[in-house]
This record gives sequence, C-alpha cells and structure tokens, in this order.
Amino acid sequence: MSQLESRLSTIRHSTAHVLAQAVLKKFPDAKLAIGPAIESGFYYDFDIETPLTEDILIELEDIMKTIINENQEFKQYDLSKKEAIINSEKTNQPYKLELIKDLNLDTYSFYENGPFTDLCKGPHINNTKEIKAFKLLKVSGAYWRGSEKNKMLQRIYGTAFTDKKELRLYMNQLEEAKKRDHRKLGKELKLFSINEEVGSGLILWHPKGTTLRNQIEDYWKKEHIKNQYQLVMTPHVGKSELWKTSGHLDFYQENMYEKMDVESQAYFLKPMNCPFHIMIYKDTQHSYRNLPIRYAELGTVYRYERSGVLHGLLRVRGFTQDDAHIICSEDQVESEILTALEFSLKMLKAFGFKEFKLFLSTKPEEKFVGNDSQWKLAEKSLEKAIKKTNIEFEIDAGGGAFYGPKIDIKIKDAIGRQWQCSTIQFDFNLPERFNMTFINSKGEKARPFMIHRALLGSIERFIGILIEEYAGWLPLWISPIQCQILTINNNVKDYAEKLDKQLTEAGFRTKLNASSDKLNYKIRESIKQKTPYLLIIGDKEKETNTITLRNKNTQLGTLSKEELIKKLSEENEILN
RNA sequence: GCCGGCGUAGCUCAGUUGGUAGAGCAACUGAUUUGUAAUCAGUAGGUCGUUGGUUCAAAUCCGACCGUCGGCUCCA
Repeated sequence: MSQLESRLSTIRHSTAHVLAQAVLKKFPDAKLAIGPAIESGFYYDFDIETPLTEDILIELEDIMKTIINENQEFKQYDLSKKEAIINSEKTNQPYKLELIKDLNLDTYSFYENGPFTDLCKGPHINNTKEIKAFKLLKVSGAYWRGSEKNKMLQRIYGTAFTDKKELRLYMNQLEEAKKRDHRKLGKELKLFSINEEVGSGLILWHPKGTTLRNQIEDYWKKEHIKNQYQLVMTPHVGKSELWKTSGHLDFYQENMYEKMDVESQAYFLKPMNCPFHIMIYKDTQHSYRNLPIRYAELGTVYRYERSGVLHGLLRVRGFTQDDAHIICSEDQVESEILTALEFSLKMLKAFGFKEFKLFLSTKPEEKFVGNDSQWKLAEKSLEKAIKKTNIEFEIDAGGGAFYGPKIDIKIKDAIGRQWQCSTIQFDFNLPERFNMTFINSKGEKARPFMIHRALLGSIERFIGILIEEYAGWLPLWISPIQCQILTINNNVKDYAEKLDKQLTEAGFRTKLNASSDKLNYKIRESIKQKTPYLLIIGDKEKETNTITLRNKNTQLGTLSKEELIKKLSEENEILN
C-alpha cells in the first residue's frame, strides 16, 4: 500500500469512528460491531432496533459534521484483557465483548475521540478536523462476522477523501457508473430483457442483442479453430449417474436444480460442461501421440443462485461459458498453460481491454485432492506463464479450488472498475473420478492432466461488462447496427435503398430510415440508439453519388461509396 | 435465503389527510418532404405486481406472496 493510500484509509477509518459516535448520539442503545476502511471508503455495522432508511444518512452526516467541528483529538491507550472485558461490559457492547474474548492478546488497543471509545488497532488521524470531505452512501444488511448463521446487523457505508475535489470526482464516478448500467442500457438499446413470467436470472436475447452476441461468438469460434481447439456441443441435461461420478451431486448439489424424471430415470440440468467433454474424450482410446486434446464449447449451464444475488447479465441462473478443457501429458502442461494465458489476453485485447491483473491461487491448507508433486508442477507452470507475460500479479495463497490451482485474469474498465473474466484452472479431481487415461510412450495407461479454462468467463457477463465499458457505444465490429442511413427527403429514397442494399451485401449491418421525419429528428433517434455511423443522404449526395458521414459528435465529410466501404471495412477488422 | 427500499400505461414519473386514475415520451393514424440532437394534430393504451383483510368506500391502511433495487453471502 502506498503512503497516500494508507493516509486515505486512516482518514476513512477515523471517519467510521465519527460515524459510530454520531449513531450513538442518535440511537443511544445502538450496539457497535466493526467499522473498517474498505477499498472505496468505509462502513460500520450496528445492531439497532429501528430499521434504518437512507433518510437517516443526511441527519447522521449533520451530527458527524458537528463532531468533526469539535476538533476531537484521537488518543490511543492499552488495556489488559480483564480491563477490556470490564470496559465493554460497562458500556454494554456485547459485540465488542465477543471480539475481545476471542482475541488473545497481551494488551488491547483502544482509541478515544471525544466521548467515543472503541477497541481498535488504529492507526488514526490526530484530530477530527483532518476529515475534510466525507459522505454517507447507503444502508444495508450485513451478517455479524459475515456468517448467515449470525444475526443480521445494519451496515452504513460511507466514503471519505483528502479533499472535497477528490470526493466530488468519486461521486461523479458513481454517477457515471449509473449511466453505464448495462441493465438500463440493455433495455434502452433493446438488447435483452428479463421477464417475470419466464423467471429471474434467465435472459431473453432480443434481435439486437443476439446480433451482438453472435458477433462475439463467431469471432470466438474462429479464433479457437485457429488456435487448434476442436469445437464440441453437448446436451443441457445429463443422468444422475454422470453427476454422481463427477462428484457434483455430492459437492455441488446446492447449486443445481431439482432432478427431473424421465421414464423413471433421474436427470439434472448441467451446472458445468466438464463431464460431457470428458465423455467425448473417453469415447476413444488416446495415445500420447495425439495429445493435447483441446475441446471447446460455448456451453450453456444452469446454476441455482439465490434470488438476492441475481444482477442483470452479471449474475444469472442460466449462462453460457466459453468453456474448454485441455487434456495433456505432464510434459505439455507448461506450454499449454502459457498458450492458454496468451490466448486469453489476446481475446480480451480484441474487445478493447488494455489493463489486466493476474491472480494466482495456490493449494488450500486442507481439503484438496491430488498429490503434492502434481500441485507443485501445476503451480510452477502457472507462475512461469504469468511471469512471461510481465503483467502485474498477486498470489492468493491457499485460494485455489480443492481440485487444483488456477490463474484468474481481471480486467480494468474505462472507469477503473475491475472485473473477473478469464480463469485457467487445473483439475486433479475429474481425471481420477472418470478414470481418464491415455497410452504413454511405454505402452502403459497413464493419467492425463486436465486444464479447465474460460476466456471471457460467461458470454452473458462479458456482454454486461462490454456494455458498461463502452457505455453502450460498442465497437463497430460488434455493434448490432453499424450504420443508419438517413434520408433528407423523398426524392432520394431510391438512392438510399440502393445504398442500403449494397452495404448489406458487403456484409455491413445497416438500417434505413426513410420516414418523413426531419433530419434533426432522425439524427437524434440514431444517436439515442448509439449507432456508430450515420450516413446522410440528400439531393447533393444523390447527384454526386456520395454519402455524407457523421458520428455521434461531428460530421466526418462526404465520401464516395467506395471510400465509405473501404473505411468501414478497415475499421471492421479486428486487431490481430 | 437474510436486512432494508421500491412496484401506477411500452418507458420515465404525478396522484394532496382513503371518495374506484393523470402527464411527457414511445406506439398507431393523418398532415408535413424537411441539410446535422425532438414538425404538428388526432387516436388508442391501466383489474394501480398478485392475493387476502380493514372500511359504506382502497392505487392510498394492514398481512402474505411474487418481482425488482442496494447490500450480506456466493460467484462465470
């Protein structure tokens, strides 16, 4: 953490203390839980009888301002465990008491400012007057100690910055994020909808959204073929035996939908594609000579997600993974990981993302399958691949799945938010469970390595991210409508129709608007639909056999048809 | 699932202390033929999320359910 960041989080943490003081002033019976600084601000959890609504925030902010203006000094002091316990019993703070009892320290650090005192490691600012810019943002529920078995507390989120300008910038960013919300844009641009009667978390792709999706999927398929993957397709349901063998019924059932009976056999909707790909692999005997095998599928899976977590395209109940399974021998592991990682970065770059961060998750402390040498080999090859990319990375020690270590790629979007897309994971579990084999050079049966990877993550989520990244102004090559042809009067209708036909034949997605509305109106409508190019046709253009081009901001001059097609074609090329 | 907010026309919203609904945009029809972000007029459109209850009377008050939003938890 940089000095600036740590200064900021100190301010935020101190602001959380001021918030707690304000809450106690307003609700003297409030019980305090914890109140840390977080990435974009701070929060404090309270146990208060009255349900809090957003209205209370303004009132609390006022109380906080008064506290800040009192120029309270922050003072640190230590207590023994015994003293600390007596203290929190006296102040009737059961959550603090629990924390003190659970911690086993020689001394317990407390911070005091004004009438408020709190168990706290610190550090803090010296004086409340150092809080120059803060804002309370929202109230929500949060479980005590993050476990749903515990009581639900009320959390107040806020943020603080070193000065008012920084705070304003942050508030603007929140506004900007709201404007880009893919749920709002998805509706406005008629890309997709979610229908109450169909069910929560199930996406209906409208024609424009389907066009967008098809562009992405076509590109994805082409690239996979180029990169020597074999495309496969598998069913959406499978019999219970399959899921028993895979272990999903034992370890993943809470995410799966209820079984369905087909002629008194139990079937399940698939939550993952792996077992099907494995069955394709197992259909023939494999030699080391024809490894690696790479099966790729845009596989739609269904997972039960609790109603409260559903979120537009980002968290749904039915989604399409851009999935692949690489089955290889030990000596191929390293190069397979590297090419998968590079492929992933290339794919993300093609959609315009430039900033990445890699996360390497290693073997969990307990509960894992596979042996040490497998894990070591896998972790080493992941790390080696990461280092070759020269991209910033973090190690999440013990953060791997029980079945293998993994690399996750997070991308940074236009307004600085991070999203997880790609994941490259080893799987030491399924090859065992399904008894996958290949014949090695000695003619013996050997166990292959299996790598599971998704580059975009899920098509649904990725499109959600794309919409937000571009605020709806999608790059030309995936834009559902690339050009709208706008006529100025009826005389040019035939010319415009001909142009429309020519462009469509040349492979562009166009829309002709030859209505009797005014040009101003047509431009406004086209821009509202976030069309990349507007082709304006009037008498002048018809006479000279040209097109006047404009985008959302400005006119881009008058071109001949050939020039236009050349320009569009060039831009339509995906970078390679 | 849990805590809290919200649910009125396709969309965005109004609807005073309970007296059975309104605007703008969109849609449709007609007129208008227009040169770089909204031409005019008319028409149609709602069991006020669903369902119980309170009341002479419910969009309005209460309950349950469904959906949705912000979080918790989880994750592609």
